[in-house]
Amino acid sequence: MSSEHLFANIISHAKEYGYIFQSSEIYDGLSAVYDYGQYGAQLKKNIRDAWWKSMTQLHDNIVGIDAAIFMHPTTWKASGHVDNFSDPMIDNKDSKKRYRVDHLIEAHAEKLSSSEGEALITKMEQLLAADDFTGIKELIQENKIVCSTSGTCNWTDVRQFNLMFQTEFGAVAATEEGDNIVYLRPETAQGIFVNFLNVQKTGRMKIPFGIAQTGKAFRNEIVARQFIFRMREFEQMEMQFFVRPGSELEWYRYWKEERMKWHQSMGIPADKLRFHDHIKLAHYANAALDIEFQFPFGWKELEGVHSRTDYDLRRHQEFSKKKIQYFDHELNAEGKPYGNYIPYVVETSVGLDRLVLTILSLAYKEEVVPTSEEGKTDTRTYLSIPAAIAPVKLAVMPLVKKDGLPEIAQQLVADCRKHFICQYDEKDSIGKRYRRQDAIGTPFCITIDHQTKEDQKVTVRHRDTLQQDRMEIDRVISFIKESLS
RNA sequence: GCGGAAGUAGCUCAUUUGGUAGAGCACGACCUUGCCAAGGUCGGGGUGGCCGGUUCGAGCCCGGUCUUCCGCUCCA
Repeated sequence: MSSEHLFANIISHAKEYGYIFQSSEIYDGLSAVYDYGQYGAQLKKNIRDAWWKSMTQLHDNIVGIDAAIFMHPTTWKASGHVDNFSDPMIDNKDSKKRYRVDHLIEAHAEKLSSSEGEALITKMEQLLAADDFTGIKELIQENKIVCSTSGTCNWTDVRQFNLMFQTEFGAVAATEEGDNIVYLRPETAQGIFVNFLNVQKTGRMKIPFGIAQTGKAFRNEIVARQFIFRMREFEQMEMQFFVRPGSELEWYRYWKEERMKWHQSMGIPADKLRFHDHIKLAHYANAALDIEFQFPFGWKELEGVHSRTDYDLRRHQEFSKKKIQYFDHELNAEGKPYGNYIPYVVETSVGLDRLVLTILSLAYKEEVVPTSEEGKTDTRTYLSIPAAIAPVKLAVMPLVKKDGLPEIAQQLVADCRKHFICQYDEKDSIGKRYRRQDAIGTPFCITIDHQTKEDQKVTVRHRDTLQQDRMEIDRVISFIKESLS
């Protein structure tokens, strides 16, 4: 099966079995926004919980917070998002190709002599800083910069796409236009940076330490596609690790390896993961890489690990006029305390929705199996989700819905419910019921048969291997719980 | 945002050049069977993505629009 076909099947399976729906589907949907259904929401929560536990519970120097989506507008001036999180674009009318104007002009400058090129870049930067889009277009035309495809200089006007959503805050009209504008956060990281002092002081945190957070972020992407891979509303799981200046690259390498190990611990095979170093660094970083996963549509970013220097805290110190520093009592080589400094930051930032898509992509299996009818085969579709994060852990079913078997099964479900999510099903043939559980990725099914009444034993059926074992009914709960860890 | 393709029941699809929509599976009830889908009977479900135009009449022709997929573009 081609990877395109496979991906289409995963998407329709996700919809058909209650994992992921398009947002507002009855109104024809909203582009690049998706809702999680009954199983998708549980899977996503299980992944989020696993990450949260790995960060906070398993590290004594990492704590978790939950910052608001709305933040003071100055936050985004300090972070650079107001100025940098937008891309002036221009289209060539002949080839219909679209360019970022800075990319277009920079590419042209490289062909010029160094002095001419520098002059062009300087001019461009001045115009961009002044938001003079008419001037930018004139600059492109004066320099006869052409489209590489059409070779013409027939351009549209320059248009600005700000990737931040904005809305009005409070009911009172602002005295000046723009005064009451707030943004939906385009990343969760700033909620951590502005709380650095709060957490450090109240938690008596000592460097190095981390602050973790999961939550929604919003980006008004020009083009958002590939199912839940790139959405306009998405969820991040971020940890900002604060370190002594000069030690950041050491910690960067540490977290790079740690994060790779964590993904593998989630059942992602090592050969489907790789590092991708950033060549061109963002304005705040002195080292950056992606952990990429081989999605059905290619190698794509799953997580970013960035050494953000002290850029964010320093900028917030400047804009807020509050001292954001840490006094390091530890002694340096000369026997003196390291003293006051703005900590450096190593960031790990994973897209939760991308991780859900990763798990679904790996789990989706179509398997040809023989049927009861001689010589005929059938396709068994199942989700081989690791038991620890599967939405439903166990289904209990009576072999027949009579002779007291449903009562035994229902009692077992009632007992299991206190420990993990389980389902009861008595409708249709036993094979059909197994298939239904396969489709939603339930790792274990337990069947109650007539013999159960004699020997208090039940049949456990394993999703991936189809293997069946007999076990005492009293052992079921502990068996499942052991299988989840 | 540009170009291409698509949109009929929950799903997969029919409806032979325009004459007010069908099947299989799925779903619900009952009966029957019982360890890996497809037993029987009955039943619910569609203003043909949406809006408009042409026509006596549109699922079918035309325009617009929305959504999805592919390519380009973009992607802190």
